[in-house]
Amino acid sequence: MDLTALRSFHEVCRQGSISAAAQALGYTQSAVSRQLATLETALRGPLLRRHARGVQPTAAGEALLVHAAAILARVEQAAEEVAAARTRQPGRLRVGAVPTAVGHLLPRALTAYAATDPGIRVSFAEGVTPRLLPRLRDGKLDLVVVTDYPPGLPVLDGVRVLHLLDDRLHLAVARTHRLAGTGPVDLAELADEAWVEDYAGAAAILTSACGRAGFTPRVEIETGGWMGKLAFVAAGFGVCLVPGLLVPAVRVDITICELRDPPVRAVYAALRDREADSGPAARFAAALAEAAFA
Amino acid sequence: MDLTALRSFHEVCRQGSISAAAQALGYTQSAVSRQLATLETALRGPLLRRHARGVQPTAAGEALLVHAAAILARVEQAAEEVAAARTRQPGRLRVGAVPTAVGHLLPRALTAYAATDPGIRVSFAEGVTPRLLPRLRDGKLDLVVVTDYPPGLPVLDGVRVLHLLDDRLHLAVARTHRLAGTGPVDLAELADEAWVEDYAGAAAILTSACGRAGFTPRVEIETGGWMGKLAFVAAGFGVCLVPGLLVPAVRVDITICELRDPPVRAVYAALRDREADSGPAARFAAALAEAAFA
DNA sequence: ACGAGCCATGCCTGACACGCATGGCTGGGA
DNA sequence: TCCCAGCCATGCGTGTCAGGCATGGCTCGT
Repeated sequence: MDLTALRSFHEVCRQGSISAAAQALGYTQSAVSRQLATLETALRGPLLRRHARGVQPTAAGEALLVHAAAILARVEQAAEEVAAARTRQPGRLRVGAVPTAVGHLLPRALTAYAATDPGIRVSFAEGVTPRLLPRLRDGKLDLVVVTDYPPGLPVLDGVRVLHLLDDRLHLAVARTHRLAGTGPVDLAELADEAWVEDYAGAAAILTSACGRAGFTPRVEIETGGWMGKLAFVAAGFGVCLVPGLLVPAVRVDITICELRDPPVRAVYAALRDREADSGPAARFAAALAEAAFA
Repeated sequence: MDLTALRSFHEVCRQGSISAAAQALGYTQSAVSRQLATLETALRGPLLRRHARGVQPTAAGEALLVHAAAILARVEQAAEEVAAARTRQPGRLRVGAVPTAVGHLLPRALTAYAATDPGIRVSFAEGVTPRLLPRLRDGKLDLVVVTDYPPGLPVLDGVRVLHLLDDRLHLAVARTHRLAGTGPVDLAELADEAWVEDYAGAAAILTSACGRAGFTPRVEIETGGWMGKLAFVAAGFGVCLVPGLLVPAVRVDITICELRDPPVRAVYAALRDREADSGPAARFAAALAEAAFA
């Protein structure tokens, strides 16, 4: 069976005439006649009764006609769906990122990316690494920027992880703090300081770094989010570690000091394996790598 | 679009490899590769992402795949239908019906039908709804007249159900019964009567109707078939409910009384979907609708 | 660095699809 | 009864096509 022949058969039944159908479809009468003959050979018997003035379907022809109509309709629908999938697909890219990447890295990546995929709208969501990766895997996000910040970077099936950069942590203190304007600072000089952390789990890097310097940090303020965290530091309630990526975004009444032998965290882009080689997510990952390198 | 290419595309997606699909379909790898290229040209863009070890459908390819599967299944079904139409005895229509429809509705439908399809011989079979529908689905009957009589009208794939009429139930009593010649009768007046039913399952409408009237019917006679049932009623052993369709066929020593707020059952014609739009079964269904309307 | 596996493509060839021309059949009108 | 118009089937010829063979390029695993 052949779609061209089914189409001709359908039109012949509709018009009741091979000649009329040929004209309607842009064939000669003999071409359509032969198409029908081929179809009848394939289906082992006549589908039409030929008369002096036109044709009429046999019982087998009537049986076929119902299917032919359905098949042709479905073929047309398939073409429409495919066209719609093409115009739909390049519309949207959903990116999730840890907050520290949103502030600086992502805008630079978006600038580079927009030139390569002008038709694609990118949306961003903030989150922590342990929450972003499952949303990527479940299809709710198309690409995520995550870190190996404790508890670390889990390995997920079907997810491709690309290293973007190593990010040094810095010390943030109030403008009036005794260490403001100095540096590089040894962590050991901070043994008696009060620390501000956003949640107890995130303090693991701090704890291990201070451990290496010979002391346990005294976390006096636990608060949610960088806004709150930096507000307490600015007010003099304590000090905190800040990733290099965040340094350009720090408020004016806070001073950043470099640390001697600072803790380092790695930053990654993660996307689904099957989208890792081509498509909008892959191109955005390339733009991120470019932005990270600069 | 071309069925050969759709078939190849489908198999390539199934196997994840052009080479494997070519082998399965009896082509060389290059032939299938070119078929896919032609399909992608026709649909104006890639349908597959090519990798070093196999291929994967794009979003457009996934959209097409669903349709391709459906189209190919329908093509196969069409060939089967055409073959079946050839082997089916020409000029034969096998109708099944619940007994109450055979008595009156079917003869009137046959009269109208015979004029439109003179060459077709119709045969009839009696049965209950739960047995008629499977025989229709299995191809042993071409059309059935059924009701939503308990346990109701099941939904079967591939079966088209057409509503014919709503049929009120009536009370049948012996000529000597105290209620003979009266009406309309309240069901509540029958709380102390003995009831005749043809089988326990069919009593569901009776039971629910009497339940609404505040009593449980006392079924004293269970017998098979309307002949036996009406015989016991005529003999004074009890009363029973009779469909409106059967009223003209009731024996003379039984009196029919109308019920106030009678139970109602719906009567339907059922035929296979693929025969619902044209052919003898469709035309008989039209004749049934005409007969039901009168 | 090398080889296996897979896909794309150039080249070639036999098969195919279609137009043109023509013959045969049927039915309606004169 | 005859003739003609309308329609379908088929022979012939030709340009196009579908698929096999061979080969090159790329990627990934060892």
